[in-house]
Amino acid sequence: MTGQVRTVDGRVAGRRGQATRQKLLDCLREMLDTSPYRDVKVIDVARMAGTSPATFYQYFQDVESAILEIANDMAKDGARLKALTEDQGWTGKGGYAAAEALVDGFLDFWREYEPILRVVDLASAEGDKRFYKVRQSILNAVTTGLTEAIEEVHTKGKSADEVAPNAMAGTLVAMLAAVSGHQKGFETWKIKMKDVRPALSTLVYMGITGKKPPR
Amino acid sequence: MTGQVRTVDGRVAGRRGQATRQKLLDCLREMLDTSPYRDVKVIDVARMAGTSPATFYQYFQDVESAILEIANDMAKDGARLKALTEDQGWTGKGGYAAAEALVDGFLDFWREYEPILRVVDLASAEGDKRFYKVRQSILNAVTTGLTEAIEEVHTKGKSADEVAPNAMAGTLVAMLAAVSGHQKGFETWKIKMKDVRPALSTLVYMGITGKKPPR
DNA sequence: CCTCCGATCTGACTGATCGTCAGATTTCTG
DNA sequence: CAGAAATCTGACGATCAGTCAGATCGGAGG
Repeated sequence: MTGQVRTVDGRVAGRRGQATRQKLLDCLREMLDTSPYRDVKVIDVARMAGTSPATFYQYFQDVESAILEIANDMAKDGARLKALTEDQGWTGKGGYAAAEALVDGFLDFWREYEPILRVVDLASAEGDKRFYKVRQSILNAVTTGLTEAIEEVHTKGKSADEVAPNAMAGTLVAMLAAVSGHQKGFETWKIKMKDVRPALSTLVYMGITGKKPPR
Repeated sequence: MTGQVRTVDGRVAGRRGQATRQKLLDCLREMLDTSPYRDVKVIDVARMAGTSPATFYQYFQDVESAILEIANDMAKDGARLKALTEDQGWTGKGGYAAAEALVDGFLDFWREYEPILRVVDLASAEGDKRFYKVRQSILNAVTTGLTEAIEEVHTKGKSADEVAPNAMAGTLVAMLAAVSGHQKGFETWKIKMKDVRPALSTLVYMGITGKKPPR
């Protein structure tokens, strides 16, 4: 469906074109690893890729569009997060283990894509719809997964739902994303990530089941 | 102690100078309300303030330094968040009310300073120590307040602490900050903020006490 | 009211980046 | 190998960053 890689002026890119395009994306991603987002310049990316700035503009509207491209790839990989919410029993010891797995999934995912996710976060908070959509496609999948889990727990136990399941799910997902995005920050505090993991897992478990996790 | 407002080259600014400086800060803040961080140009800020770019550089090293200035003012106001964690009983109905107050405090604070907080978040995640320090001074105050609350609950109840109090506190604070920073995002989903508030309050309450909130 | 001096502001400049285009170069096709 | 298509780039006008010497302002003192 989407397959065709195109240049800015609409032509379909051939073998060589796709290679340079990819090289530019790789260099951009490396650049974002080391430089502040605000300081990433097209000219630097081009230099690093051994091409001219004009070539960059042949494949991307601007820096943002290129980052969006990387973000879209990332979003595809985000499917692995949704998988962690499916076909799980969320009660008892197994439920806590599922929560732990979800937490680790988030921590790993954010570690891998940290710089990109930072930009996605900023841009979508600033109201850029394209980035917002990417963020959606990652987080919303997880949120709906968790929403279903909570609804299931609610119907099995008779407990009337004091809190809207989708709000609880959204909140938990936001929490996971936030903590995952500040792992370095936590470490620089006197808070160890090995202590944070159980805190997250506990909150996820409690948020879903309303109960304290089994010891 | 800090009082003296100085120009970049070290002179103490007089009445007129302080006024211009403040006007530049105001315009910068307004600019951040409407433009993406990456697109904020010194020249635009200067134009909006009715002065020349050279004047801007008389008072600020660069755009970041100016934003840092705004962020520092914000951090002072952040004291009101810490206040919400103090002198509270965190158990029973009063505890849930305290959790609600804390949640509302965060939501309000973020609504007020949203664009600045976005930049602070990005810059500190990117490793800028000056911004990291600002973020710290706001969140760490709350975190230590909550840590003490959790420790108190733990010692009053005999419950051995399964989760490190500071990790739990840090996680809750990160959650509050994240959700507060994405209020618009939630609304754009099918999730209503009026449902999110109780979800947050419930999680805060459960995180501190380990129990379900009273109805 | 005028003069003078320090505080403040700015025009103008250099250098860097943006974003574009026509033309050069490379690769593919037959 | 010629011709065409794809790809790349040098060069350019426009914009912005950041600097500096000199112009302007506002108040103190006469």
